[in-house]
Amino acid sequence: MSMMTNSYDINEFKNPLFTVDSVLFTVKDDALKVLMVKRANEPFIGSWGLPGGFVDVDSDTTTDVTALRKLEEKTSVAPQYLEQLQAFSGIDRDPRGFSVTLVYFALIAAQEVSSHIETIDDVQWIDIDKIDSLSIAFDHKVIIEQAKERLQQKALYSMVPVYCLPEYFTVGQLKSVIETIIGKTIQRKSLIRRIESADMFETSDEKVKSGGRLAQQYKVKAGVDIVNFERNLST
Amino acid sequence: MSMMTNSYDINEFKNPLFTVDSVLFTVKDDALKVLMVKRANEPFIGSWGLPGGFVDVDSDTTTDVTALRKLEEKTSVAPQYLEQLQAFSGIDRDPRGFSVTLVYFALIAAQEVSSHIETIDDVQWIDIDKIDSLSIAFDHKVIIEQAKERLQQKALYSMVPVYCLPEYFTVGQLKSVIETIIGKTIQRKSLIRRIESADMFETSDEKVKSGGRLAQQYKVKAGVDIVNFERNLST
DNA sequence: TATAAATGTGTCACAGTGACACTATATTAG
DNA sequence: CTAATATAGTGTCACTGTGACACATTTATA
Repeated sequence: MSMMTNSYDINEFKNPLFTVDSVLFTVKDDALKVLMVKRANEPFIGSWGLPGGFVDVDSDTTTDVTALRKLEEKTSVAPQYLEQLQAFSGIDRDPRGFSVTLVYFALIAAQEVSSHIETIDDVQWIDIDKIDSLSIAFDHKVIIEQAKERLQQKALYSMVPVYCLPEYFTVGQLKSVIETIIGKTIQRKSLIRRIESADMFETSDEKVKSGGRLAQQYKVKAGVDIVNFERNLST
Repeated sequence: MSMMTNSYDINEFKNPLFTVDSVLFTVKDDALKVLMVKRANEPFIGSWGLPGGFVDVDSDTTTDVTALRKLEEKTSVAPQYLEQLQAFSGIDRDPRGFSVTLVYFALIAAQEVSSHIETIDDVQWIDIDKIDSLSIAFDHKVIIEQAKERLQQKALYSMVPVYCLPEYFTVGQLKSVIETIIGKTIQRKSLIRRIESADMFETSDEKVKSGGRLAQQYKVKAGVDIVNFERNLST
């Protein structure tokens, strides 16, 4: 605490420990899954934790880049959707002292990563309903729960769930993904109305087999943003 | 990068500069205002900046506490509403290097602080429409814009604007505050319907003068949370 | 006493969703 | 070939919450 100078001393304050973590969701086998990594280091060695780590201040231009870099290390691809969730902080959440983790919330189609993941045994899709029965590092259990709630909310008023699907998808697939996320059934008709009014999708010329009548395929138009609706779905 | 040990070295990575800032809004004189502080230190000495600063890792239990502590230093009271907005980060936003600021979004009734603020000339309520014409530190101009958008969104589907009002308020006051925030007029009838269905307010026995018929007073029930509606107001 | 100003109510129109019957088109079993 | 089944897609009415706006109520003021 020097009183000798008015200029800033970068070491005047102890900086908290700062990390970036991501909750990467996908829907696979009719279940909502989270990408988890088996920790190879202390603390919580051997427990499952969220993919993440420290900012590389020499090469990361923003924390978004950090999140993407860490996710790509584990999945080899970039997620289709990424947004900040929230920062979690506290004096007790990390045994090393006051820490802050900036958590991102991401979505990807299971197909995009499955082949890569299956070759590595310390990275796994974990069913969200099985989190409680596992040993989870830090406060990541709470973080995942919050991320899940945010995803469920967003699924009610936006089209984010499409980012859990491959480029081309059908109404039936989207309906199924949404229902898995929110844990309730929705009206196919309501979904179709939204798809049409959102104006963020284009139809494919080819239709695809689905066990019954051929299904129309849709894809997200290039360069469009997620559309938010003014009402929530209910049921 | 020691390969000698598997244990964690806290100095292995350069930690980014980490601060906590708040965008404290109020509605005063029919305008949306933000609390700004004239900077006494480098960088950006003399410019207006958001109230905030470094975490005190020895006494702050979470970053929420940091935000509240810094706000109380400037206003002498706690805001009526506080939530995390978002973290802003980058290699260029602070001349000292890679930095992260965790930004909070807060609301308070102007009456709660005005007397205290008027005695200090380096802390001021600044009209949100006048931000552009001032010299603002860091990327705080962008941050304020984002906070404003979040506030406007929330005003459409929740009752957060009540936190810009004193304990007892009338429908007319709430209507006026909401209209100032979103920049549009709303239907009094729609607002009353929401007040009644939200079940988060109780009526006062006394009514109050308002230039016409006496107005019913409401206050937020103790211990209730903000209610979110399933539709946005439009108009 | 009339007028203005704000509060508060009644009610119809409108839009988006829920519900659900109905049609369309594919596969599969016999 | 036909019927049964499965999924895709449409038509339409009911329901709910908001928008619009006329109307009634209560106060201050000229």
